[in-house]
Amino acid sequence: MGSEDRLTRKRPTIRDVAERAGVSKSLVSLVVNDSPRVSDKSRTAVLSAIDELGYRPSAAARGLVNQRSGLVGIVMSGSHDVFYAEILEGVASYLAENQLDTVPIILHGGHNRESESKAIDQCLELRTECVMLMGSALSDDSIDRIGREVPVVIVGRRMNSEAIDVVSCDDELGAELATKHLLDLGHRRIAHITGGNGNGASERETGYCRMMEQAGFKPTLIAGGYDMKYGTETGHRLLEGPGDIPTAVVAANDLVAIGLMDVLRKGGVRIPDDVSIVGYDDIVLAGLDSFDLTTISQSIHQMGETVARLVCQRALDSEQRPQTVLIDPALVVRSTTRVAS
Amino acid sequence: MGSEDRLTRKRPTIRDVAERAGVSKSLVSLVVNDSPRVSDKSRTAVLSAIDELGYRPSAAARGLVNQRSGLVGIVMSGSHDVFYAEILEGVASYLAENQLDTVPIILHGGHNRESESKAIDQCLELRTECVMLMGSALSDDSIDRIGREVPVVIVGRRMNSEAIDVVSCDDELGAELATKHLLDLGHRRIAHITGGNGNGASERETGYCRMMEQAGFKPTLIAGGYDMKYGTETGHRLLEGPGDIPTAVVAANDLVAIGLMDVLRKGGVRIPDDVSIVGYDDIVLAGLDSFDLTTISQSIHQMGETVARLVCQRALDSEQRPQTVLIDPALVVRSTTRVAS
DNA sequence: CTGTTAGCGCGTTCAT
DNA sequence: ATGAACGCGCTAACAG
Repeated sequence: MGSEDRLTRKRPTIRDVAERAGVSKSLVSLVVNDSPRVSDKSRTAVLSAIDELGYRPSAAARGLVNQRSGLVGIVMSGSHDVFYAEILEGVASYLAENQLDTVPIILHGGHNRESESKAIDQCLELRTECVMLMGSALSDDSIDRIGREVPVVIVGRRMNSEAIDVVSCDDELGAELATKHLLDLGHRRIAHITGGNGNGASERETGYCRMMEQAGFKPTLIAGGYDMKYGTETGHRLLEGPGDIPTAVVAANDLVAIGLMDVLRKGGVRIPDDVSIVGYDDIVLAGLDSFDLTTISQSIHQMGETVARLVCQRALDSEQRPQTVLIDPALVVRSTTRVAS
Repeated sequence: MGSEDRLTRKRPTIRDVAERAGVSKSLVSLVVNDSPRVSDKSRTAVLSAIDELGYRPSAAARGLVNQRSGLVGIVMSGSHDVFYAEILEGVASYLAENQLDTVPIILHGGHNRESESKAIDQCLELRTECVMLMGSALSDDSIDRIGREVPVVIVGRRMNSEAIDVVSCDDELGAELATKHLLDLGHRRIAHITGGNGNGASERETGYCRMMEQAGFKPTLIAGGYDMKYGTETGHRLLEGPGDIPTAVVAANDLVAIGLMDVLRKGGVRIPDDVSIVGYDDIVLAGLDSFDLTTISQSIHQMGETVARLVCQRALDSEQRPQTVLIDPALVVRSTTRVAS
């Protein structure tokens, strides 16, 4: 006995339980599924047999006959940052609270299309009731095609498809809010560090440009990405570069803003006195006294709830029509922005 | 056709493919599994039938006959912080690189024993080849019991059991390194903010105390936890409190150190001139210029690789005996520590 | 060498 | 309370 059990003895099946309890397989099944049509005597006999053998029903066997896996597949692509972790928490607690006998499982989508596709294939083979894509790198077309095989909810990215649900922040609006805030403070030379081909980056860029043009000023785009290094790089370039430093910057996200601030401050630039900076995402870090960054909040919590609701609706009710939900972002004013001097 | 397909038509099975290709089920199976004993003609016929129908083998059915799920279950309990994300990345890439046809899936273990147990039960029912526990809240006993049903690897926490693998950092050694560094710099009044009942916290405390006593000084413990707020709280208490502020602090982790620094600096305390601070974990944040925190690095990467290796060994080779691997931490000296004045 | 038949694995359910 | 049939894919044994 002990550890070699596992090696020699295979897992007990429903047959073993039936035999040990002196009843039929069917009865064991009824007991396991809490059927009322079982005598107390049989029930206790079966339950103790289950206990003694350490029996666990096989999800595979049950799934086969039920034609239902009870799984929800979540494919996480790109970086697993805090943002996604919070959404995940939302999904898990929603499923738990609503007593849905459905288990969310996360698969690693990796950083490229190929591994993401592989992860999605796994979901399809596992027959997950629904596939949730967090930050997909696939084309709209590919995703649309998957949406015809299984309910798909995509998070954090805009998409045009009638076949799938979309939960996303209104990044365009968010960037508009950020830019408008700076314009209202009297800034005119406002630059935007772009998010490269990150999720929602082009919308943020569009929002920024629209607002600038609407106010009659020329947009200034600085190519970047969602990594902190793009902030530090930009900082160095601004310090060393020939041109004037803009009086305000709309950063692609908080990390970029923080990297930028860090370099500028070390270079003797005062923030917000010389340069105002707005971030995006309102990550925990942004609220820290050292940064106290003005930023755009995505209401991640609301997003998590929405995703969970959609996932469940689609997974459980096949009549449900796909929908697109845009979460409204909000401006959070802290101390990295002030009136233009 | 289109979206209603999914609602009306069930997924095609191996039979449907066989029928459409005009061959037997067996042959389809052979094609799907790349058997060489299939003529090119049949193979192409089958493959195109698969393509036309959008056939995907059912993991449940295959698992049932193979007696093998091809899944590795990862249960994440407590907070899903960056630390775990990196380890995860390690496991996924190890599995991919080594071409193991095994899929890691993550289940949400929640924040309490009950939900963690539920997640582990799911793994058992899914017949995962192995269960990986990230930061379990269960008792040693419970975990040991699970280790008799399925190979278990536990990460980030010490355990005494012959039945399961353990990958953990040598937190005691890490705290010793941190404390010794400060002692070497001539500090004597060195306080330690503890990590409460967080994973590894008691080992860190032990290491700190041992080093202090060995040097002939009295340990000063400040009850805390792994959250940033414990750093800020401690900061306020030190500033307002009656006693002298210690000349150096070993924080439970980087977040606590950062919270502490933030408050102390705002209160006019210079770091490292007045107080030296050492963190623990070497999170990305610690390397940022704004903090540039001296800390203990856990070599998360090495940890991820080790976990992955153990998971695979145990999952694939049942002869493998469980082992305990302690990762050596390293001191990273930055600018928050200096010689005692 | 290529292809088929039959039976199995595990749990559910209907008719007995 | 039970026996038999079933769901889907795999494979050993067998046939052409």
